[in-house]
Amino acid sequence: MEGMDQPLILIVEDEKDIARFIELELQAEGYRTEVAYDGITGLSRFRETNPNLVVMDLMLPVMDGLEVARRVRKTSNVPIVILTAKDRVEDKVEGLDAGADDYLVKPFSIEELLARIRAHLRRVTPAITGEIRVSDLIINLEGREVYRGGRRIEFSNKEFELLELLAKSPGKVFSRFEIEEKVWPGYQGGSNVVDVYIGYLRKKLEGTGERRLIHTVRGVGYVLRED
Amino acid sequence: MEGMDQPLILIVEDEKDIARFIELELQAEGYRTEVAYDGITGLSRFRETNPNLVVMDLMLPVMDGLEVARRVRKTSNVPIVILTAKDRVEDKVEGLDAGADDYLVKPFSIEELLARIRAHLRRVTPAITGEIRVSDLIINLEGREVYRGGRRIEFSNKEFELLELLAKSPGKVFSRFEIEEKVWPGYQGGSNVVDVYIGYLRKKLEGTGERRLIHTVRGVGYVLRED
DNA sequence: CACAAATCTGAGCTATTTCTTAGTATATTA
DNA sequence: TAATATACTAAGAAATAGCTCAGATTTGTG
Repeated sequence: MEGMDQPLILIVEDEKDIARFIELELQAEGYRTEVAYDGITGLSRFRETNPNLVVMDLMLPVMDGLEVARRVRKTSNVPIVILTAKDRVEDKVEGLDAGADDYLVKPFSIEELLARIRAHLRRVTPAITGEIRVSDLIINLEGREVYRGGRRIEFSNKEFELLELLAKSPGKVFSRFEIEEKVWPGYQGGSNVVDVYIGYLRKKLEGTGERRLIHTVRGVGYVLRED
Repeated sequence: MEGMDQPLILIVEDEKDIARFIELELQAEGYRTEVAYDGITGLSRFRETNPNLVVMDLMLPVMDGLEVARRVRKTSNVPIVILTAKDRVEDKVEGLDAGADDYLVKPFSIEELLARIRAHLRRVTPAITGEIRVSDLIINLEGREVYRGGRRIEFSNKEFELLELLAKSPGKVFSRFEIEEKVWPGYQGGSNVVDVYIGYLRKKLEGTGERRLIHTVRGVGYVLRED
């Protein structure tokens, strides 16, 4: 399973100087990169590495960029940015209709390329709907996914419900009683389930040395806050 | 719910001649259109009509185009294409980072605009292509054909309906109840049909050692996501 | 009708989750 | 500092959810 950390970008470009230049710029932005100097190799690299985005020249040795774009599109909807010297409108239309998402004419500004790449990647990364964010914690309610600092964390159902409760009101101190009522409805009491589950959450959320997220308020209860 | 028929495109442009020109061209392509001549009205129209794509000028009366883009982005990830006379690289970067997906400089070619709109819509509305793509899974809704990584897979009727439901909202976790309601309407419950059919789908989709597509969310239900 | 495919049921098995208990650690305060 | 209250952790028992299989039933087709 790739790319929970930084997005991987495949560069397919036969002019080595340009390829190297783009690669260094992308790496400076924190992306991981993969380079190919002809169409066939580009297609193989694509299949091997399953990148998050492709930057590609049109005029490539061995296999034409348009053909590569079409073949990639057969099995994937990865964003494809075409980068070329061909500046006629018909070329642009042809490139876009072949499955490309963007078309930049050389000489291009690297800043613009980077901005366009950001825009495309923004679209691909997880849905922005129904998300809770507190500090570096991201909770996707629809998908029941939790990330902390890019690291994906799995939670059981009860764990997730408890975390959701705390995260929906960050900064609010919840008493054990309040938590029992909401997460364990109909609960008779008599044990320290809440404490135990807070422990489970902490182990998963802060287990790898991250800053504390769930704080104990002695004599009262617990809060989730970035602090 | 929008767009059962043709995609709706919102045009926000204060130069009425240009607005009219774009509108006619888009209509000629079969799109439905909606026009606003200033930023505030654009934002209201957006909220009222929930379009599939927005074409917007940057320099608008009452509210700046960038501001409109940012506000739209707060609640939606509709594609936004910016159309403007500002051609400096910094302007492009600013526009894209404000949430726009594309940036065309006036005077632009209408053919290019149309091609770019096609490219963006292809990504957003399966209705227009009748195709759903998730990871290397391709579902042709009209032909009821499914491919995974180029391999054609046959599904029975019920299997296909279940897959279609999951694939139309990739990343969303469906509860068994939700699935029963939609795929087995009028079902009385009492058995584990859903589990069994998920099993059938998995066998066909992942039977040859491919990466998992349908994930179990214990205590909740199932999700389709590339992961 | 006969046959095949598709649909659905229920039970057994397994792994995970949930919850309790009891002992340990930490904080508070007399 | 000692005594006490409060919070944390580990370990295991019980409950539950999910998977798979075999077979029963229904539907469709020549």
